[in-house]
Amino acid sequence: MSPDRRLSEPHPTLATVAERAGVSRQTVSNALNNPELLREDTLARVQAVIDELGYTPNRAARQLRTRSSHLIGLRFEQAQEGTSNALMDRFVHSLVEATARTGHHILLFAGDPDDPLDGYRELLRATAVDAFVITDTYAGTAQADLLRRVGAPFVTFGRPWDEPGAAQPWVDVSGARGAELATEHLLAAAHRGIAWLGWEASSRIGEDRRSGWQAAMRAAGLDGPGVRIADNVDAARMAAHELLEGTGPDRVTGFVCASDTLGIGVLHALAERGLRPGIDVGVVGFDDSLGAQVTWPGLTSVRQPLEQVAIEIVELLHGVLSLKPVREPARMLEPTLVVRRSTQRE
Amino acid sequence: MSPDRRLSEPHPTLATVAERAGVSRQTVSNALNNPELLREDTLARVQAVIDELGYTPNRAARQLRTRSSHLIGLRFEQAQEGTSNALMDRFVHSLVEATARTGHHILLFAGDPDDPLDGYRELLRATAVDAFVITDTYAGTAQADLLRRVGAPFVTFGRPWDEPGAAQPWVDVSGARGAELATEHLLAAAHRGIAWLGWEASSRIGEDRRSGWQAAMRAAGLDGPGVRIADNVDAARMAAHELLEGTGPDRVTGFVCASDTLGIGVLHALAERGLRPGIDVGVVGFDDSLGAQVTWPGLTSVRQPLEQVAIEIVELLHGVLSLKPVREPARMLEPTLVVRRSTQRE
DNA sequence: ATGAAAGCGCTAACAA
DNA sequence: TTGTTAGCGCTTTCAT
Repeated sequence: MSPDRRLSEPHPTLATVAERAGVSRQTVSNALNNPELLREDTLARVQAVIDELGYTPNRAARQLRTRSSHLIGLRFEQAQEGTSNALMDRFVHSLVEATARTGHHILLFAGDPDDPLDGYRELLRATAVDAFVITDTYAGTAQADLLRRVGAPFVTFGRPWDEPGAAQPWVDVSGARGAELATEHLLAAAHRGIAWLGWEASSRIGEDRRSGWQAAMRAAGLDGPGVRIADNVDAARMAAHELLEGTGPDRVTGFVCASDTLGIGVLHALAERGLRPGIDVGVVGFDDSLGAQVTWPGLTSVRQPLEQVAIEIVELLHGVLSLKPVREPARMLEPTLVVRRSTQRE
Repeated sequence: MSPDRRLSEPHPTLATVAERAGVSRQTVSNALNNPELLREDTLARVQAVIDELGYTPNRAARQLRTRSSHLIGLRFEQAQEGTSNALMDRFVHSLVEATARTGHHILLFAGDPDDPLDGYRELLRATAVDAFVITDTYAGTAQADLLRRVGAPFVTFGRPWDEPGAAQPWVDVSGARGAELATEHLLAAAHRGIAWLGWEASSRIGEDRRSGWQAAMRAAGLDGPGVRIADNVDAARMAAHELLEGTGPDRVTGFVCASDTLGIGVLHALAERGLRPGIDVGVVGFDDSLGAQVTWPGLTSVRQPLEQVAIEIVELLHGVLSLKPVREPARMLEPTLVVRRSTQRE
């Protein structure tokens, strides 16, 4: 921490390396950025000095010159308390790993929750980041619109809901496919009365997932009750109680839920009614959150391939940054089903 | 995304502003960094042009000159799957918010899980960050040692376990106090046989928390069984079953756990034995994770004041960066207890 | 209170 | 294949 300590080891610069290696600064620069231009022995000599000195190019200087920071901006939102939606964590980690492979880093910034644009402008004007990854497309297209307008590169995790055909690079996971997978899984376990427990109709993501349940039911020549509620455990618990009141041949014995939170709410209702999860009633959640993993007796859930999402995003980012036309600027990935005891009939 | 778009709106520079305002570049710089040096009317005029143009200083140039990036490095680790430990999420968010208030941003980097030093060196040599926040102090002091050796500023979230007196700025939350709080809470609910369910003795954090349970029990003139197991739901479930076998006056009716995962495991055991959480047996978890919030019937848990931790860290960071002696370089914060139905006797 | 000059460390363009 | 020159946008002297 002492200042003299810090001064005692001044960081080597290009000039230091050049002098030590008996070449010009430019040659050192080339050794780093265009090694194929150097003769083999020169390269080796320069490389040796670089290693010996532990030289790393100064990022600020490089950034000033190349106008590229190798930083990707990501607005980091708080995980909602009270729900089991802890996707962000896994996604961010995947993104950090994926960007590291191309020499980029993630720059986190905060934003006023009520102003989707807050934070973006400042970083843009300061040329602090090369590009953005936008995660909250469900909230509207304000950020994407802004970035497109000023010509700032970005990729979104989430399709452009309002403009399905928008010429904008995005990666998303099919919620419809996830719910379809879940429904088919319950059908295969001989459930017939399968209910949908989802979010309010204003949620695009919720409606997308719901459509998958509907499609699978229709394909089986069935129909089931669909309920739209708020995303919390209690609302789901109460809704489940109501749905389980029914009797007769098409009584509900299966639940496909828009979130793990809702799925856990159903499990609570089952516990209160003395019904056995999996055996009497099958329940599937969504997002494979920590909650689904630790809750009793284990909640079957739709899992998004976030690691793959991150990789594809970085690939698109690369294309966008190099101004090359991207091969496939819109990519829909498929989720998988993680089966646990809430859908196993033993 | 088109290049012409980007060129059509070249970012204004100091020179642009200076010309528009009819002053020298230096005056504009002063308006930004030392406004008190300017005459009032000059300042107003310059400020007006800055606002009009939407000028923001180029970070790279400023960084090159001042050798300060206003970036704080944070190695982002994966949240452990299968446990309910999703602290990182909340902490990172708090940190982003706290650093934003001082004009700093968080730079995330990945690291080889097996090499605690990986990632640090590179960022240091590239002068990419001004300081680091270290979160995995329980794993040893390799990072802190490295950073101290090269004179790089850092603050740790977590005390220096191996060297309690180390002259190193840190912020931590007292796990002992948390477990004490939990135990006292159960004692107040007339529980007497209170067990400790914790991690292996090699975990400093685990032993710290355990000591709080022990202290509270001793203060009440009691003693209880302490069990050390791996941090997963099943291990806790089985351990709880065993502990609940006992009968007689000092049979176990309360559990203080080192994590929510373990607490949830106990709840599973209760469900399997037909015991009512809260009423028959009280259970307290640790960390107030999403799992504690959504699990049935709600798990009482010790909550760390992560928002406050972040604020204190930023305060220490500030001191460390300005090379001023920090008022109190080691700060221990107190956790709180979030009471839910797992400890309520109705 | 304001301006002029210098230079942070790097790379693009050009020259040798 | 290597070296020279210039300048990215800013702030730190120092002069006015």
